[in-house]
Amino acid sequence: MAKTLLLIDGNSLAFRAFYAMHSQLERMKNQDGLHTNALVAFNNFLDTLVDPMQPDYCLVAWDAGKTTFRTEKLDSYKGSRQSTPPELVEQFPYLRQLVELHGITSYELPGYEADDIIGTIAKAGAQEGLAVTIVTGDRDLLQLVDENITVLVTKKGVTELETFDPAAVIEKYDGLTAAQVVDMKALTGDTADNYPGVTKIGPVTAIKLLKEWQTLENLYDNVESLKKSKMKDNLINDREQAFMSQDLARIRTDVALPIGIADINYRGADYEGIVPFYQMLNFKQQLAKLHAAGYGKEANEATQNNPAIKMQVITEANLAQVAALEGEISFYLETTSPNYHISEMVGFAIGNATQGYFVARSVDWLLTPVLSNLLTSPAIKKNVYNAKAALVLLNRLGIKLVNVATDIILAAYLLDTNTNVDDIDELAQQFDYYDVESDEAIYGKGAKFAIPTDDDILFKHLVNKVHAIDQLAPKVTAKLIEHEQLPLYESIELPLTHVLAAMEITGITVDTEQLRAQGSKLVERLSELEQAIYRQVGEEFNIQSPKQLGEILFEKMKLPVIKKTKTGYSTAVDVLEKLAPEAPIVEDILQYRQVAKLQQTYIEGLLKVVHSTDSKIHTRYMQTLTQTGRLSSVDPNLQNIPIRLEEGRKIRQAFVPSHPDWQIFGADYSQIELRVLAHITGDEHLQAAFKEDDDIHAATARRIFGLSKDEPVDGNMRRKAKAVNFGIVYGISDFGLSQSIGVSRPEAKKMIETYFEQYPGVDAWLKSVVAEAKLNGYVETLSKRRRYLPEINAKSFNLRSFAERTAMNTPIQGSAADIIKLAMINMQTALQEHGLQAKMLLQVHDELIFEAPTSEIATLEALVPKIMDSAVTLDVPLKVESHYGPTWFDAK
DNA sequence: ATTTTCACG
DNA sequence: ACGTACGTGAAAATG
Repeated sequence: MAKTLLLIDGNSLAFRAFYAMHSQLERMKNQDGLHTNALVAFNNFLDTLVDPMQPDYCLVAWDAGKTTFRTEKLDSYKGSRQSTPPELVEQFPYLRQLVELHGITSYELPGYEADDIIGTIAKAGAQEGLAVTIVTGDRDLLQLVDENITVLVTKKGVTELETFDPAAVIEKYDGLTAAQVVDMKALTGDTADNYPGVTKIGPVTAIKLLKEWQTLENLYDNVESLKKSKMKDNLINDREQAFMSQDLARIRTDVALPIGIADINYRGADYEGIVPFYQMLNFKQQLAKLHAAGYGKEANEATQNNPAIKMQVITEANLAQVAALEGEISFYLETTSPNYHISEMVGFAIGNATQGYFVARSVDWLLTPVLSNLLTSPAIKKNVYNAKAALVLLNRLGIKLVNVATDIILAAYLLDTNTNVDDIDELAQQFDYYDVESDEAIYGKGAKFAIPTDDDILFKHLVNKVHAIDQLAPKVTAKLIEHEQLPLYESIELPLTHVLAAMEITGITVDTEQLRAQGSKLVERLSELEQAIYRQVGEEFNIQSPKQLGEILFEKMKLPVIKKTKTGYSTAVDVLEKLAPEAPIVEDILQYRQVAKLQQTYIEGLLKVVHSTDSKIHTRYMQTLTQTGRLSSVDPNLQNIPIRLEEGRKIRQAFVPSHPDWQIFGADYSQIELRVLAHITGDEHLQAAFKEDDDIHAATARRIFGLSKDEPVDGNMRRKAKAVNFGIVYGISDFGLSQSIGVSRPEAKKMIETYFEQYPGVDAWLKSVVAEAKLNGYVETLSKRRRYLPEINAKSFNLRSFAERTAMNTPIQGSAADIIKLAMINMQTALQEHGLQAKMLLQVHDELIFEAPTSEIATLEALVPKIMDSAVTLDVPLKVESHYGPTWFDAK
């Protein structure tokens, strides 16, 4: 194996690091007021990318100062750059220390930029046979790529990188080699570095010219032979500028450096030495990580064996003390896996800081009257981590958990939907609490997972967890109040947890015979299709491998390449549909894909998760996951059971009531997102359409195509208008719309403009919500559900645009989620109050699925829509439709 | 572990 | 000029 050399563009990454965490700028300071955002992100980069790489040699190159040989050639070089923000400048000296502590040499040279240092060492290293990797945020360095030098360019933040080898450069620049990148810059110039290039030549023209003439020199040698054009004149006039730009763009690879490869050994991170540095910077999370790994123990020993935590192992002798717990307690029940319907329970801890904690391995203790009374008592508040898990687990033991006060994960999710943690330790760290070790540290992971046999280790861990819950509960509650989110928590999310737990526990019955019968038909069909495909191709291959399929279609059969993925040819449906007229085999492949999906995901997949004890599927609804406030469903996902195509829809025939002579009953909101849009935008025309119960897509079509009220709307117009309505909800772009309805981009643009003229309230609201996001850094739903959009002010067009679309979509999708959640809570209450046997089983974003005795159907047909459409009062009516039948398939 | 594809709202 | 529709989960292939 060749030795490895890693070269890092310090300034460029420092800038990226600074802006990656720019939204946190004022929050991230140490005790002395030093900003630490770039330091945190840079440290993250070193930890996650450099340390694991373990290069043999490594260097971080920095720019030495403003004046370089380039500024001597062109006064204005980089002249248009705005000056470095002082909040970043103050971090530079510490960035260098950080680099040194990670065992990496820093280097700079007056008169040269970091690029030139990197270029010189890279070439020298490659010469010596090293495998060279360069990391930068600057695409200019791509000119250095060759078979020995790979360049990684930051894509998002500083930890998501895009890899460029020679082939990737050619791909990126549409056929240009890395060596031609300089000449391209010579022709196009660079606005960021402020050098000119040739007038009116952009990347497209530059690439075309260089493909024809290879080099700038060759192009100019032959410039007279070009046919007469404005471009030819520009080339001739700007000849001098072009060569000057080429000179500026070219990274030097021959700088006389006083250091060499031998001076830049990678020494590896000095974890002991880094502890005081992290302490100075107030890097609590990093310190916690180091501590878990065993570094800097002395400093933190006291917190781990916290003498203030009173704990006892439960025995008959101290049950009386357990019984004396009162007021507010915390409870944690540990499992071996996240699927609480089937996981093993390994122990629990209960108590509070003042009265102490009680811990045990055997959950049989929970069945003793003392403990079950505690859990069931309405007089005692319980704080937990993941209330739904606790509800379901205790239900398995026959215990009803009553009076849950604070669920710290649920609250943390409402405070910031980006809180996607699955352990208490990670959650605790987000609230600056570091006295819980990670589950991985205690239990191991993968094949090494094991519950410690040593009571001392397990019990301490469980007590640390329950104490963390106890400590965090008041903190998260205070934050909820600060965000004005207490009503959201208390009146929606926490009651919903109980409803969801009940739905999951009830489960939905599956007719496994029906599934199996469908499965054998599909298997038969699959083998027919497989044979037909092999016959046509003349060889056998794995149809399910996009790689092999791509080779067959685009290399062997030479079909036109419509779209590429980053790893090869795309063989997605939209591509195959375009190819279908060219080769009959494509239709077979599409069929094969469809049938294989049904068989693998829906027949086999579902059969795997049917509980043998009750022939039911018990999904888990993820309540703290989505960025918008929707639920998601896992193990299995019951929110994506096929419906759009008839073949797939049949899967629903296997979902049946749990008793004979019962029915499956479903009710769904009609156009809930567009109704929410009409409400929050206050748009007069959109509201009028809903108040009159118009066909909303037809109404939109009339407006954007300028038809009168009575003129008929043809199907095509309605289809287009429907796409526009979707687009509005998604955060519209002309490109997206043009793709979805197959019109030209200008045409799509015109449609959007007309839409906004016709619905000015929508236009104004979309603008205002983006402005609000830019100002506050977050958007809110009707129920004050909050989503932070840290990239809303990003410099990258892509990231910023994405955040802008999200700002428009989230209040709409999220408010619709708020509404159905309220409806579910009210529904559960109504079913009880009416003494119905009917059970709510599933939620699929805008619909609810029930099972009920046939005798209750008439009641449900009145009750369910009533509850759903009155969950909230909007400026437009909500509309609900219901259906029922002997299976889910028939409830249509 | 990541990528691609495809199922749903 | 940039390169895109919003939100999910699961299966299989592949690195």
